[in-house]
Amino acid sequence: MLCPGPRPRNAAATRTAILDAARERFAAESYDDVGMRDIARDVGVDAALISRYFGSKDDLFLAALESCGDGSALMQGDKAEFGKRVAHEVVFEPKKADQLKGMSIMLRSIGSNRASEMVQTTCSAQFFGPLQDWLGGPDATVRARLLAGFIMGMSISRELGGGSFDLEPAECERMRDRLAVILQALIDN
Amino acid sequence: MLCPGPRPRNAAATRTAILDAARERFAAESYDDVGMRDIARDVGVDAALISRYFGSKDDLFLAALESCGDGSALMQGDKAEFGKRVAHEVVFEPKKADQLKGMSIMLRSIGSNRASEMVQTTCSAQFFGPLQDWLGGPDATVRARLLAGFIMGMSISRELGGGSFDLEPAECERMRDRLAVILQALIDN
DNA sequence: GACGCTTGTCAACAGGCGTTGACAAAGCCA
DNA sequence: TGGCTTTGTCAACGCCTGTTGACAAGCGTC
Repeated sequence: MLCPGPRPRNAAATRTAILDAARERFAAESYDDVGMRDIARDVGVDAALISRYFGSKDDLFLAALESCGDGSALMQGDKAEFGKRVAHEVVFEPKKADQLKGMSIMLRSIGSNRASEMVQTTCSAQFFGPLQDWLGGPDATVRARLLAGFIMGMSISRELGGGSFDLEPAECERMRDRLAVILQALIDN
Repeated sequence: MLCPGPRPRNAAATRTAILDAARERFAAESYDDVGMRDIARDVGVDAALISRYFGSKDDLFLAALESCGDGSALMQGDKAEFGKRVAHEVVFEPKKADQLKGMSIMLRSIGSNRASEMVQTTCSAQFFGPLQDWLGGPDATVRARLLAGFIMGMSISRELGGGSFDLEPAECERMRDRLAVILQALIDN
C-alpha cells in the first residue's frame, strides 16, 4: 500500500498507521526479530519518526499489545456455547479474532527477556483477570488458568505444525469437537 | 564453578561443558537473548572456541536441543497413571524432568525466526511422533496434538504467572488434580 | 630437546540494532 | 509575504552480535 511521492502530512493518520503495522509485525514475529526499520518500511516512513511518536521500542510494543483490546471479546455470546465457539476459532480461524491477535503477540514474544515482563502484566490484566471474573463459581482461578493454558497451548501447537496442526481437515474437525467438550466442561464445572 | 588459572587442556570435557552450559542457557532464555559470549563465560572459555567446536550458533542450539533426548521419558511408567504423573511434574516440578527441559528450550525460542524451524522439526520428531505412536487407539494423532498442546500450554501459563501460576499451594493441588483427569481421559479414550 | 599437532586466547571485523540531533519542507496565522 | 510550528527525512552515533584468523602455550612423539 506504498504510494509514490512524499507522504501527506497527517500526524494522527501516520501514528495509527504505525501502530497498525506494529501490531501486525509483532503478531507475526518476536520482539527481537521485529526491527524499527521493518515497521517503518511497512508504513513507508523513516524509522526515526517512530521513535519520536512512541518513544522507545518498548513503548511501541506495549502500545501495540494494548491496542488489541482485552480478552473480553472471547467471553461474549452464549456461555453454554463457549466451548464450541472458542474451539472453532482456535482451530480454524486463528487470524480472525482480535483477541487472538493479542495472544499471538504474547506467544511470539513471551520468550524474549525484553518483552516478557510487559507480556506477563498485560496477560494478567487483560486475559487471566477478566476470564476469572467471568467464570465465577468454585475454583474460578484454577479453571481460568487451565482454560487460558489450553487455549495458548493449542495456539502454540498449531504454530508448531505450520499453521494447521499438521492434520487432515477431518482430523481438525474431530480435534475441534474434542477440544470443545473439554473447554466447556471447565466453563460449566 | 570457575577456577583460577588456565583451563586444563581437555577437548572432550570442554566440549561437553559447553554443551551443558548451552542447554541451561537456552532453557532459560530465548535463542536471541543467549549470546555466544554468555555461554563462554559460564564455561570459563573464550567465545571463539565454541565456534570452532560447534560451528555456528545454529548448530550449537540444535545440539543443545537434541541433547535433551526425546520425549519418551514422559511415556515411561504405568499408562493408567500417566495423567497424575505428568500433571504433577508440569505443575510442581518443571525443572526436574529432562524432557521438560527440552520443552523449555522449544517454548523459549519457538517465537524466534532463526530458531523456529529447528524447533518445529525437532518437536515433531522427538515429541509429537513418539507420543502419537505410544498412544495408539482411535484418533491417536488428534489426541497427541491435544495432549502436547495442553502440556505446553500449562508450561507457558506457569511461566506467565512467574513460575507458580500465581496460585496458592492448595489451588495448585486442585489444578493438578483437574489437569490429571483431563490428560488421563485423552490417554484412555 | 625439537618438532608438530592440539587446545585455548586475543583482537578485530563486518553487519545490524535502537536512538539522536540536525536539517528540509509543508502548512498555518498574522 | 514573513515567521513559526508541525511533520518527515537523513546521516550518524555507540553498542552489541557471531564469526574469523593470527598468535600462544601445552603435550605427545621421534
